[in-house]
Amino acid sequence: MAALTSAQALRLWHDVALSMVRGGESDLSQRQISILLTIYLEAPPHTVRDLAKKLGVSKPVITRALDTMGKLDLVSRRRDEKDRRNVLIQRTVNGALYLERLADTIGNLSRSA
Amino acid sequence: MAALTSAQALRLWHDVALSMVRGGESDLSQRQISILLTIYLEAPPHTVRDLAKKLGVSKPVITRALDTMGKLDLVSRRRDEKDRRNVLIQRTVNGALYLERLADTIGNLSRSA
DNA sequence: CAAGAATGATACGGTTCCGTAACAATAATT
DNA sequence: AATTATTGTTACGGAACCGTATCATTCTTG
Repeated sequence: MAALTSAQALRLWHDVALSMVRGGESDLSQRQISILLTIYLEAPPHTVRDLAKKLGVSKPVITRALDTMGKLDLVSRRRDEKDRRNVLIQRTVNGALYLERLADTIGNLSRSA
Repeated sequence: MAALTSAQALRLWHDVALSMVRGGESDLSQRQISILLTIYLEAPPHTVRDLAKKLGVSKPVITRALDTMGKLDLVSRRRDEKDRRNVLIQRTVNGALYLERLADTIGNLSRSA
């Protein structure tokens, strides 16, 4: 990927963040976005424990974020039948659409920067 | 600037968001980051009213964000002597350092993506 | 099968943010 | 000078999130 200069990097981040704030669709926190992107970009399966470790936060942080994003239909949860202690976090159509829009926003703004 | 594909855009956003969460320095919200970057990237003067309009949020949102980021010494406020109703929002050394680190993070991750 | 370990959820008190409405200070208008 | 407009802040009740500790369920181990 093409490298970004510092000025380009900040300008891009500014434009995207502003676009997200102005759009005001769901207003996810930085942590929530990290979780969402991890679920969609990294290979499954995803468990609460794995996500907590990956983000360097406690498990309740993940549980709460999943509660919130579950209400927004951005992710869903399912029990692991192989080991019923685990909860498998899964993608949703709505979540995929959300990230598709985010990717478009970043892509477009990176073009016009 | 080089355009990003959708996959590259999401990957970059993921990596940077994750880096910010894991670093866990200040944990600014999306809104706060937008305000901070606007102050540092766009031409002064910046007032509460202008920022509120630019972000499409109410004035108390800006006031509160400035309170928080003021405590963190990322921005400072000063009365406008020409029109003492206005408050001029100003940059700080610490805020500049914070954004410099953010720019480096984005730049480095854009290189290794 | 009983004891321990592992997983995710919940409880709790505290902090922060929200949106709306009211407010004090200052400037502009009549 | 009195009224109106503008600016930023504060007040308020409510919602969301935090970190820590505890809990219920399930699996593993002795």
